[in-house]
Amino acid sequence: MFIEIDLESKDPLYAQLKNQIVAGIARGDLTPGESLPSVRALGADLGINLHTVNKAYRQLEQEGFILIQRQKGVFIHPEGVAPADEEYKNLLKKQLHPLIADSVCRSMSEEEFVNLSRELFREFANREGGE
Amino acid sequence: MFIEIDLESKDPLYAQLKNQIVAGIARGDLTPGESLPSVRALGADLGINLHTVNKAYRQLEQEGFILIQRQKGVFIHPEGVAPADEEYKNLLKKQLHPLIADSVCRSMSEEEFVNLSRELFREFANREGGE
DNA sequence: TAGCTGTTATATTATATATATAACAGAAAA
DNA sequence: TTTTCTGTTATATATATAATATAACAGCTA
Repeated sequence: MFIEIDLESKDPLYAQLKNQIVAGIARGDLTPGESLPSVRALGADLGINLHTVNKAYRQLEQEGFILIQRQKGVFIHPEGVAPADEEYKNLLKKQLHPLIADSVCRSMSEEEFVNLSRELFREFANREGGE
Repeated sequence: MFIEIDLESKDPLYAQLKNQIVAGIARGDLTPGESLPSVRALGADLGINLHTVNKAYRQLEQEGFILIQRQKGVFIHPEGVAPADEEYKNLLKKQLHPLIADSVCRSMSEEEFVNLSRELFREFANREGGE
């Protein structure tokens, strides 16, 4: 597993886990149908509690990234993640708004912000189409 | 005051307050040197505790947006907010990273994300140059 | 002097985060 | 069939954050 957790971070452990799995999917390191470690195995691997892993998994399922099957295991969603709808775009705007307000206050130009975003997109440039 | 707080939001009250003040500065509604209400006045106005307002003010001061003077009051930073340095840009990247990973998983194109960002920038398009 | 300022202190309540154990039901493999 | 593994549920505890409630203090200003 490529997942690393920072115990000193102010970000909750379960949130870090979620972000790294989403990033893994976006990067193409985790492909549709691929199985994820059990809550116990991943907890032991990362040195954290199984309930913390479970919390991340349950939220990821509810957001459409993974599929949990009661006595079988956990899998990257075989159908792929559903494409962004209006509801998601509104949520994204709500999350971007304070970041952009802050950047504007700090005299960052629209182009500078856009270039920084494009740079981050490059990390996920390989595989992954969505369909 | 143009500030509105949502008591039902999952975002902490002090964070909502911070965001709205930063947005006010970015929009140009709050200009350098302008005075903000006292912690008691704003607390009473919004129906929240003065300590919640104080927490927002203290963090805004530490981040360079405002200036607090012990027996005088609170003011939008007269010198303007310091322009983004490398440290800030790294923080911004760290905050954008999970949003972009999520968007990629949802098959959102770089252009679509960029257009959405540009749209948000337009809200702050009027005044505001930096210093 | 009276009223305002941010500040400090103390206490309480509620919620979020994380861990620790234990047990359960059902699928899968020995 | 028994064992092992799966997610799940329950309970308890510890810590941190968020928010409120009072009260008091020091210093500026009217």
